[in-house]
Amino acid sequence: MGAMTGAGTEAAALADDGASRTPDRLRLRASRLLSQLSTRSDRLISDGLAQADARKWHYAVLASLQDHGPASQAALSRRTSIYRSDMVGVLNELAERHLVERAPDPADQRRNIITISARGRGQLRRLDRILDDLHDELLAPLNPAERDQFVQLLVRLLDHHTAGTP
Amino acid sequence: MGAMTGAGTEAAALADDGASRTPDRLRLRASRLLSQLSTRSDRLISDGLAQADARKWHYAVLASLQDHGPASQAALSRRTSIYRSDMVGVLNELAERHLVERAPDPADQRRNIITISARGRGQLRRLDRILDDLHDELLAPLNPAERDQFVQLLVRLLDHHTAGTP
DNA sequence: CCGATGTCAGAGGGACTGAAATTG
DNA sequence: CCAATTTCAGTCTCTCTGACATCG
Repeated sequence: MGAMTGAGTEAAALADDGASRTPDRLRLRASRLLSQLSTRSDRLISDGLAQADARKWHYAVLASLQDHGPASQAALSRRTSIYRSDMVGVLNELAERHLVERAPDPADQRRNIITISARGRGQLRRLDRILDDLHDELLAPLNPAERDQFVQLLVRLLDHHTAGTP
Repeated sequence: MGAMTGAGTEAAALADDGASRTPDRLRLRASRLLSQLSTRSDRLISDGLAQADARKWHYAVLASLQDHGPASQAALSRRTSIYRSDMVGVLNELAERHLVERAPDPADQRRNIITISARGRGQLRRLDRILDDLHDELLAPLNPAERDQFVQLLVRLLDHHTAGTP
């Protein structure tokens, strides 16, 4: 077996004086790796999207609208896991740029129906290309099979930890 | 090949109308998975450590002191990738709890030498056990081999993106 | 009356910057 | 004079809470 990643091994559990552990206990903690890599990844993505006057939330909303059709703000919020309270601001930014249209729902006066515009579809194509390149950079050390492996592992972990949070 | 994770496939590059993509473009973006999982992971770890009156930075500093010996604050900062400006506060918290000792370096009056105390070693053992359990929970869906795979992929990615940032 | 919706105001934490004072 | 260290003050972004008015 390779590195110790889970619960303590039997040896460590028996004689754990704090020095008998691998000297890489810090470096190999998945939680630390995850948060550090996530920070780098976020900066990479944010900087890249900034060049297209976009933020990652913009992409999430536009892609969701394109792939699953128009929706209310609350529905969009559930789809993209952006909080309802933050969705307002994101949609303001997208509407300013004429990438989406906000129209009251005639069937339910509480709702707004958000629709992607032609301009929004164009921007989405741009953002997808940019993100493809950025992910190429993010995953540069991995070959295609490893990239899929990585994504699948992330999906399984995230699904496990989001089960029961609809 | 499995999911599309890197740059656009040839098909998508040729006829990318924004609808010809996988409907999972949002769900399978590594950057999104990474940041969402990192958020969950961070909360899991923070909540778990809070029960021992600790935060993740405490663990990083204590483990670094135990594994690599006493150090100045700046050196600790480099070891743990906690910013120098934030290290001050972390060390204040640790010193309040008598887990570390802060003494001026006689050889260089600019430096403080930080040493882990007996109490600090005890706390480190507790935190290591807690973190073992928390990582067991974090990585629950993965078997041991997959956990190692996951950690190794993270290490390779992080190393790649931190090369040239000493 | 209950629940969902859109909106705003703000808390809390994490990553990061800038500058001051001291010392090598 | 420049570089490194400790420290403080403050910015920015993100996640998340709470409350409000409106409407089904």
